[in-house]
Amino acid sequence: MKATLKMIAQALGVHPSTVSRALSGKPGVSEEMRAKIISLAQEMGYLPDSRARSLRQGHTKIIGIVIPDMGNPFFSQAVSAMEKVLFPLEYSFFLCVTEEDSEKEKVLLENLVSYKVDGILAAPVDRVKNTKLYKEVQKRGIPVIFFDRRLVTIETPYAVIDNRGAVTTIVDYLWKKGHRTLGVITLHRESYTGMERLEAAIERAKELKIEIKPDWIKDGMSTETGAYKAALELFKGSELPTALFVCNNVMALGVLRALKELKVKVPEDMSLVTFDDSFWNQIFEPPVTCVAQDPEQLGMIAATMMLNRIRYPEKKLEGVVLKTRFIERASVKDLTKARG
Amino acid sequence: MKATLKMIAQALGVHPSTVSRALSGKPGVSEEMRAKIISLAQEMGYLPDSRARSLRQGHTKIIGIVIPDMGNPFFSQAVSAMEKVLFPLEYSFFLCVTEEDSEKEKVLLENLVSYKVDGILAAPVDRVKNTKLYKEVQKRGIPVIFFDRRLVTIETPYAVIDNRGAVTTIVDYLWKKGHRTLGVITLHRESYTGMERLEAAIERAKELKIEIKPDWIKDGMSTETGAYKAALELFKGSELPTALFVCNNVMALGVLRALKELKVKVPEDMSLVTFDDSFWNQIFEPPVTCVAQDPEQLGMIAATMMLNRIRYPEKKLEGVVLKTRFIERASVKDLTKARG
DNA sequence: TCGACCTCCTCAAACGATTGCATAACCTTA
DNA sequence: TAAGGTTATGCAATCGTTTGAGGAGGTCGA
Repeated sequence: MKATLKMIAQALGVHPSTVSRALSGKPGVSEEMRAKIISLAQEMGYLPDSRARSLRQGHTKIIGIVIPDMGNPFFSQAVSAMEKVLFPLEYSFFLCVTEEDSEKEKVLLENLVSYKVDGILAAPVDRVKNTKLYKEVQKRGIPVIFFDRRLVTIETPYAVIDNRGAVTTIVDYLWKKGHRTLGVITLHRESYTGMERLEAAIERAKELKIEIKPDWIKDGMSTETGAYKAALELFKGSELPTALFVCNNVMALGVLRALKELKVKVPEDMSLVTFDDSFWNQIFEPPVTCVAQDPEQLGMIAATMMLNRIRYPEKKLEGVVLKTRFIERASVKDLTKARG
Repeated sequence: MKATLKMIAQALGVHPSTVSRALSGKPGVSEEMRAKIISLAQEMGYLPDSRARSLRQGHTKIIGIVIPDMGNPFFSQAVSAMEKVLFPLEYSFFLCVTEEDSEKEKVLLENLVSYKVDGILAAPVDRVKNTKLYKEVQKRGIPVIFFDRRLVTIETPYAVIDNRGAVTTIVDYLWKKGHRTLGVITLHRESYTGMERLEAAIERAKELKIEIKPDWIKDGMSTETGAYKAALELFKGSELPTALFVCNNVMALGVLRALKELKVKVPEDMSLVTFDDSFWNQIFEPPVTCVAQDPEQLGMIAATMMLNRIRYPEKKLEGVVLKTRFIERASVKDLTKARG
């Protein structure tokens, strides 16, 4: 049924501590006895109880990972990359999906603390909201590393991308192509990335005298469905921008769906630029121009930072900001040519 | 920093057991004392240690979830649905991603046993390979429910879809549209779904005298990239089928990418039917005909089965087979019209 | 006044593993 | 052969919580 150290010990007439030493390869056990113990343990299907072990040893070898959405390939790829770094070192993972809900995030974080994870890799929901909680977590000695998003109110190592730079590139590109009006389908606004991307777009547009009417900014809620609805809503307006900036990959899907339904042609009737490069950007007709980030690199870096944090808790870690890559495809109309 | 029962007890000059009873709402503590304890616990930020608690209580309130790929929206939606059922009941989740690797699956399952999860919801990698392991898990008293895929060698409750029925519908449809040759981009072949879908296609094709040349069956490895390569490979052949059946959603993406690259027009040059309906099926031009399954229903049912299993371990649970829905779009050419 | 019965609390033993220290046995070696 | 060293094992505490058993003190009724 289930085997414990004690049972193995009893069966062989030795003390549990001997069994423990034998199985964990520690010295102080005769080779003969060790062999007997190992073989019996095998036979009985012994697996140590991680709870008991970690209770005694003071670490769990579990890393908590907090993401807002696991259907988003960006996050699934980042998580995958983290696993690739940490799994070989025998770490396990507690994956927590907040669904952009700060309250749920709170419950999940408390769980992680309760289970005494060795560290937390998080893309927090809100750029400020759970500050106190995250601080608490750290005070309890659990290292936290932010990735993709971060809390702006707290000094913690992070790995994010250069959102402002990326958005500036996009707006500049649109300007060069002759666009003087712009709509934005935003992420969940209170998130770090949501705020950065929207603000940067507004800022750069202002500098270049590109108009962004308030009606042209619609909340896509970071989801396919949210963006679909937001796009439909936008197109109800009497006046439309010539280009649309969609703040992430799954929302791009939603916008494309809405445009198709409305029979709006890209790029003839509406130009499109999105954040993130997912497979569907390539197969859509026309292929979608975008800013690509590398989720795997992001995940790897964040995981590596975590390892450093665990090994050298005292060492100060700098935040990392990754560059993005602009990919020009065919979803933006060149208005300069069109005009003459 | 971190607070334990003992510390609270010491601070108030009472015994830890009193604190435990006070905080867990058990009788035998004066209301006055209880209030003092609760307020101090709050102040010290006390959170119980789940490991210690579960060690004593004999259950963890953690469910292990085993899936092959978290980038696949089918699985992310199923998992999401499971959470919706179990999270309100205060269950947490250990999400394990096998990446179609039986060896990794083994390590992950051993971890789950080691952490003493209360149950395991699994979409196993191989239809037979880890039979012994899954049996072991059950013998240890951990209930297992399979979803999407199952082991055919073991009697365990499961929730799957009617793969054979779905594939038969597809092949019949193609036949009606005049197709007499067919190619298949398969899942990971050793998986339950991989085997079922391929076998059913071959079987029905034979009955209807639709030809499937061995060269027309390519292994897509269940991934976008795998399917992309498989499709390129298929098109290197001198003779081609008139239609292609792609065994899941992410592979559809890969095939579409390959076709686009090869400038093969759908459905003019090649007809296409896929399993699963994801958003991109709708936005592709032409929209893709497919068989849709409902991952959320599947997840909900599996999670509910798990709850029953935990509550009434003795009660026998029947396997559930869900029906699928055929969605006709525009990716299949009507050869009967073309000819006549 | 004495037993019966609360109420509120303490005690101590679990759960399953790890680990510093003690001890017994054996082996060297001068 | 006795001192000193090495090796194998046992002992007991510990991690943080829960929980059955038990005890001290009070109230109440007969």
